[in-house]
Amino acid sequence: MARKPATKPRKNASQERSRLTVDALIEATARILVREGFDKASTNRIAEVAGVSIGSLYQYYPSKEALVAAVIVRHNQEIMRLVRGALAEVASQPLDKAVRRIVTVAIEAHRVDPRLHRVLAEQIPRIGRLADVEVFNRENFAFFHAFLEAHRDELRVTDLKIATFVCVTSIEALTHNAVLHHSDMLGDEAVEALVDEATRLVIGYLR
Amino acid sequence: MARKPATKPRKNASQERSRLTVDALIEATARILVREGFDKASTNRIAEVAGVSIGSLYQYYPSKEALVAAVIVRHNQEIMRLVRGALAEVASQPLDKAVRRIVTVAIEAHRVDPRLHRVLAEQIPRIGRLADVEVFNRENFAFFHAFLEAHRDELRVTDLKIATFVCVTSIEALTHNAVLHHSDMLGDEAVEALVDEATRLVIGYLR
DNA sequence: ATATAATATGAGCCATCACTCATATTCCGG
DNA sequence: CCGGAATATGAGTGATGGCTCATATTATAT
Repeated sequence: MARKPATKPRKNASQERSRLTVDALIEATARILVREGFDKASTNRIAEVAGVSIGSLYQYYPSKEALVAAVIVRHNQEIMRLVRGALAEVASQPLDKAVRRIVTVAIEAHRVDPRLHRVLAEQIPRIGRLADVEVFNRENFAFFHAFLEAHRDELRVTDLKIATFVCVTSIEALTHNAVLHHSDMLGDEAVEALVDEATRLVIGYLR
Repeated sequence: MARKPATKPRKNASQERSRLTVDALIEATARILVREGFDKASTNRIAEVAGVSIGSLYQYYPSKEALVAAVIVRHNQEIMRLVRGALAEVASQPLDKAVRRIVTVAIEAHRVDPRLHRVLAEQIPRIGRLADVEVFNRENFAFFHAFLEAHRDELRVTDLKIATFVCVTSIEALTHNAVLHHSDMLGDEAVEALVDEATRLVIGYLR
């Protein structure tokens, strides 16, 4: 039975001291990813930047991929806190207001740490399968599907699954590209215009 | 003056013999990317698969990135032949027919060599700036902008630039994700459904 | 036929990387 | 205060990768 490259910490840090070490490692990994790029993120360099010996690194993470996966998880958790909160309050709102809010939150999520988000988005194809990005996506997908079901009678849509795919994919792509590849679209008026357009796109499609 | 990593062939192959060498190198790079992944595409391995010495490789390409960039260029050219043809005939058609055709072509483009397209899409963030992917995107963007201008009076859109961004981004994301991440959506009926939905999305937005 | 240019070769240099292990230090319970 | 557990250290090993260069082979022009 072939082992997949492990991505889980080897030890669970039990003392305060080791928790600091682990934090320093994750933080260093994130910093290097943003400031120097994926290729420069060698285990030796990560340990150096974290101010920790290479030996200690391997006490807690079995590979470079495991470190990056940890960074992904931390980043996703941060974003999901944002998103979950906003999506909860939206469940009971009318369709237009709700969609508009969802689009806004999508933009906010991308703005949490755009430079890190960008690097991670680029590396997720390589590392992502090992972290729980799938889960992360499924959660958004499931939420939106439920949302559409609740508004089913207002919709001019046959297949809810396809509709979910269309909406989630479009919103994600628009906000992602706007934030990460068109930094000119980040003025407050530009953002508002984008929200208007994306909302119109989705609403126009749904009914 | 700091040199950027070069991506252009060092020599222009002038004899038939060397053209074959260059072709073999690009072909080998593509094969390895698809079959073994980016990480396995070392210059030594590429030369080996191409049946060419490592020395010859460096006669024509100064780095691994240059080889990948060459593969990207070749792939983009293949796709652009497809796209340009279809887009030309669309210029004079009515809005709905035209959009529908554009979406269809986008799917066809992604189906040219999905596995290669996927690997390249993943690596373009790293290599892309060096190849002319920017140009490639700008061409599509420019075309669609012109297309919208031609139909301006039928549209309920204020800012043509934003509208172009919204449409192009959405169509690209929908077709890309469908082809590359939802291979279940590749049955003929599923594709047709996707075309319907994407067309409805864009048309609904435009007027 | 000969000279010159074009093309091809591959052993091997040097840098870097992931990762180990024997040893040292710190912590914590009793 | 002591002894074992937890944690930290970093020199070193083996593998691999990018790339060069001295040399050999093939083509072309005259």
